[in-house]
Amino acid sequence: MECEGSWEKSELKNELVQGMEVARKLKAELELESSADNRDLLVDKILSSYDKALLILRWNGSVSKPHTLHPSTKTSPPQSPLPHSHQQELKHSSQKRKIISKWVNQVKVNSENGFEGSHEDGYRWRKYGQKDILGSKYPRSYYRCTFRNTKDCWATKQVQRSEDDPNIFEITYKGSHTCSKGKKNAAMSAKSPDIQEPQEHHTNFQNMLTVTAAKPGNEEMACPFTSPSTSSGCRTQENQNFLPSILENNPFLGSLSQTHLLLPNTPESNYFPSPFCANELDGIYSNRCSEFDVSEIISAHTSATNPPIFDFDFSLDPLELGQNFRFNASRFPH
DNA sequence: TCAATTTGACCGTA
DNA sequence: TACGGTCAAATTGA
Repeated sequence: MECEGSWEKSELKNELVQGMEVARKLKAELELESSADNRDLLVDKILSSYDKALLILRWNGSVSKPHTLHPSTKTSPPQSPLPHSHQQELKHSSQKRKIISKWVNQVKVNSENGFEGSHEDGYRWRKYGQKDILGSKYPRSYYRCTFRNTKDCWATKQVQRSEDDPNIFEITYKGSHTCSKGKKNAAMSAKSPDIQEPQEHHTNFQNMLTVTAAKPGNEEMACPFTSPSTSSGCRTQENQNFLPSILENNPFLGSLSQTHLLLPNTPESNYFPSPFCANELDGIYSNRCSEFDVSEIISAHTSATNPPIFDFDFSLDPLELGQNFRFNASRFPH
């Protein structure tokens, strides 16, 4: 498409400017010592903007403009908790499968560092299946949100090792996390059992892992901007080059980046005999997430995930952002 | 004892 | 009908 280039430019511009604007607001909030919630919200916005900007950069030239789900096809996880009639639920599951949002991310694991099996994304996942895939050397693992029953969170993901590069894991996310709403709560109660202090792990992990460019989902790539975006491999080496200038100018973001910009993903215990078991990682990252929803926006890339932070029906939607955002081109270098 | 993982079986889609 | 995705019983581990 011819217009895609300009669309990307404009989106990129929008996102960067948006990030700048919100950062300013945040600064003001910090001076005012406003509520933590407010600040969290602003940080979320900032990160989502940069996230999307990075995503746009990534897409630019390699992949066509991200598809946006038609409202009718944009699905949220089933609203009802576990089915009264499990049979019924099963019946619908295939339909859900069809329309459910889906996106793919690739995570590269650096085995040299001994840490091999994690593609964490801030959510807690429970493995519910593993399958040998036809024509694929490696089995595919299936995970669903640990809080499926307790929080009616129907997010799932599939993890499969790349045949081309065993260090790369392709993670396909399906559905959005409804439990993310509870994340804040988890964050507030900060030290829930699942939550451990993530900080020190972060610094370790970030040195151990690099993340390859995420590729937007092929097939039913949902609305990458609504969340997956937050995911799709924004955290790449290029990104690391891209972000520093932004971060340098923003001590707050800079510090965030220290701990959250480079995080691994989910555990793939089957593949890795690593001492870092799934639970451990889950704890770590849940934690990270809980404490900093914002981190997910970025870390998600490593895992693509995610919409970790955002539900599909929530704010990452470009349109929605646009409504709240006044574009001031004069402040943006053309 | 509880939570997570493993794994064979089942089911729906293509 | 083959294959991918999910279920759920059995197993494992903390």
